[in-house]
Amino acid sequence: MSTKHSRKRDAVELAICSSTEHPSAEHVYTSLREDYPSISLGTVYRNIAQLRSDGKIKSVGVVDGIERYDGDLSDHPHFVCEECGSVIDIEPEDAVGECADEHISRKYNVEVTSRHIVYYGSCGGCK
Amino acid sequence: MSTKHSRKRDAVELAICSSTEHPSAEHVYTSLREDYPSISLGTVYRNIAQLRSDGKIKSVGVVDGIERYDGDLSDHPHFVCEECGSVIDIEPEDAVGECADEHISRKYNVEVTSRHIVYYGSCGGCK
DNA sequence: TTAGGTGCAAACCCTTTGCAGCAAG
DNA sequence: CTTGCTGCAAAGGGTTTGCACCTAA
Repeated sequence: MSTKHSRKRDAVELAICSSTEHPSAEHVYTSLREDYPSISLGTVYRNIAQLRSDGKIKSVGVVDGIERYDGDLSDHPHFVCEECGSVIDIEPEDAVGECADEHISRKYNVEVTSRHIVYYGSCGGCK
Repeated sequence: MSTKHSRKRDAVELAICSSTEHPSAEHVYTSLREDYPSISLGTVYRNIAQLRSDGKIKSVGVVDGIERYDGDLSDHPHFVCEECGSVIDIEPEDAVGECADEHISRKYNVEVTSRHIVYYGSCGGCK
């Protein structure tokens, strides 16, 4: 299915890419309702799925049962507050570096295509 | 609520700790039905929750919408096959090491208490 | 005019929970 | 006896989907 232009999809993409809080689908839905009062949650989910498969956004993982998204496609770690669920970007240099993908692929007979480092704990507001 | 002894909880713990495949609740349930035909899925979920809060097992994360568990409490990375969903242990030395917890805690004003490194790709059987 | 996009609501599916009965201590 | 544990089934809650209508091209 080739892709047609859609204002709402653009809005979903913008909402995710311009946010620093790694929003959930529900959060995107709520914030878009201001400008698009008729938008539905189903549309948000469908557009998120399409943006993901188009490689325009990515998932940060599931926090408290809710999937969170990131418009920053660069490979960087995240911090997840286990109390309030906030997700913070960590600069790559702050975590340990060096890509072990090839070594792991060889040793475990797998093909590593991506990776994700997540730190857990309490954020500044919660601790 | 103090804890009473329960054979089924022991069985849940054993099923998770003796398995290398990082089973889901459903998987634990299915394998325990052989020895405990009357066990219910609710009991499996309740015992998993309790074992987790007792620190006897931990979650490996959510793969394809299903939570997976690990009886190996050591801090080690995992590999997740994005095709078949299998989860493989990676030895800590194979990923990049060195604990950045304190540095991150200071710089981002958070308190890091745990971390998780996950590699994604295709496993030997799938690629 | 022809796909793809959308709203709506129902369906999905993993997980949690209320309740009544059971079992450990 | 007291309190935690369990089976059962219903309820939760995030996500997906069928369908009819709308809209971009």
